[in-house]
Amino acid sequence: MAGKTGFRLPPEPSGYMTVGHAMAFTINYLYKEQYDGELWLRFEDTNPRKVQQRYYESFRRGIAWLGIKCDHEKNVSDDMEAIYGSGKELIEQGNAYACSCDEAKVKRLRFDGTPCEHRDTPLEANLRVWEELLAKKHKEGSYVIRFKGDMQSPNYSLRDTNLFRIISQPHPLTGDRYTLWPTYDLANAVEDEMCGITHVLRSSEFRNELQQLLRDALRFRKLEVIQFSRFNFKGTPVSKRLLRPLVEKKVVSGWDDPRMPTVDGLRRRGIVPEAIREFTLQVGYTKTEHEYDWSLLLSLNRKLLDPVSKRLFFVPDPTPLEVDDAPKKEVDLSFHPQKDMGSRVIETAGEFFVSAGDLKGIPEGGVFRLMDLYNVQVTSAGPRPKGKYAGEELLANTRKFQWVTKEHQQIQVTVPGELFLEGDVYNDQSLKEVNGYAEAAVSALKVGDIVQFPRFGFCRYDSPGHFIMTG
RNA sequence: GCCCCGGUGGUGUAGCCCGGUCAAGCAUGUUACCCUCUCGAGGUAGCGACGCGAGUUCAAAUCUCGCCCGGGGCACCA
Repeated sequence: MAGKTGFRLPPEPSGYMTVGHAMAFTINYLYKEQYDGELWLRFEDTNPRKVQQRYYESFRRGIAWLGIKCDHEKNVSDDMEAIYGSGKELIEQGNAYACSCDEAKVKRLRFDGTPCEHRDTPLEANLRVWEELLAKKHKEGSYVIRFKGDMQSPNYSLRDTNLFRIISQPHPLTGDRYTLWPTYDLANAVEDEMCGITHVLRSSEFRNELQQLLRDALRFRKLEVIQFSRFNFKGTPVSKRLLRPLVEKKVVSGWDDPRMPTVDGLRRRGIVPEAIREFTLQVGYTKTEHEYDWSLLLSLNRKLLDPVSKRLFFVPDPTPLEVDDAPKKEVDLSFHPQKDMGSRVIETAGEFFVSAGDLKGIPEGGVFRLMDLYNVQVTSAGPRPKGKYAGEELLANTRKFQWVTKEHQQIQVTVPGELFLEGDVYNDQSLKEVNGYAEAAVSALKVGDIVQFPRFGFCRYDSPGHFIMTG
């Protein structure tokens, strides 16, 4: 790639940003960095019926969170005059015409491969209608501007596709200033030219041929187009069709529910941006159809989290444990087994809480160890377990359990799973709640902090008393 | 139906353009063990794949043809 390169992130602000966007954007960003190019964030907002203000913000937020830096930002809706210019040029060239056939007829003729009478409308008449369209003299649905392609082409998208249509609904950014809106192909061709885009890296659900014809007709530069197949996650379709009902019926807590494939959802779950970047790098981008398993992303995420996450004790399903002959102690426990991340001091006497499940595995007379503290011999199993102090020495083959004292905090941990089962069926087991006690030091955490609860997992502090398990 | 594009272990990929070094590498997963006062991280070992069939060739995951399977497109969406 010699010379100046240009890349773009072209979201349509018609929904929240998803992992799919994040990965596609990451690919573009990586290329831009490698070739020292310019990167555009360009909102493809040419359909006022779909676009909403809050979605622009979702993308800006998500992109910033990912650490992607764009050199420029713009909205296609800001460039309507330029796109109109190209539209008019196409008409003047005889490459586009105004058509007043109704939608059904256009479809039928396109299927049959026969042109309609408007195809041969004289230039002057086309230009007259064009000016009238700009002056908003026609009602929605009355006219479209079509590209003069090839009505016989085996590729149906070349059979005189629509370039402009009238949409009377106000646009969230431009209000009712424009009613004649370009469709995707023309808008993209013009914008890519204006932005100096040289490389288009995008997923494969976009057709390419028409845009190439338009670019040629308008004497635009050639583009390098690289396509990759869509990013699908097992059990978590990115499709709005499937996700929207879940939000509307309140089956999930919102678009940022930790089970959702949205960027907000991943962030809440405790996936870090670097993990998404590395994941994208590793799974690459191929034309092969694939269905990613969450385990790879989660594994990368754990490796990133491990060296930077404090260890704190969390006891799920807690049961009280009285320890006889327990010495009063004041222990200083470090937050991390290898890194120096500071420590906290805990005072212990003879009263603890440990996980009922852990204790179940120790018979009467058996010995286990309270992690980082001392050994305990079980003197009474059952519903009201008791034990007695059994020395400090670290014994081989002794189970070690995390514990808390009276000074603890009741918390709930949400454990997210896959949203859908085979065949797009909602998985009503996709969310589990685990209740338990966390040691007092959790009160010093801030929302967004990610810690590791040893023998449980990495968890993100979501709100007071509430954590979300990362995986 | 028509037009593109794909098919390597459970999952994701490398290799395919320029055939041999591929009895197929890496990661994830899983099993066992080591390490660790965690069921995390780290380490070692094992498990597991070239869609099918022909052809070309001394030699094919790699080239050719046919078949099968999957995805996308065929909007007054992007």
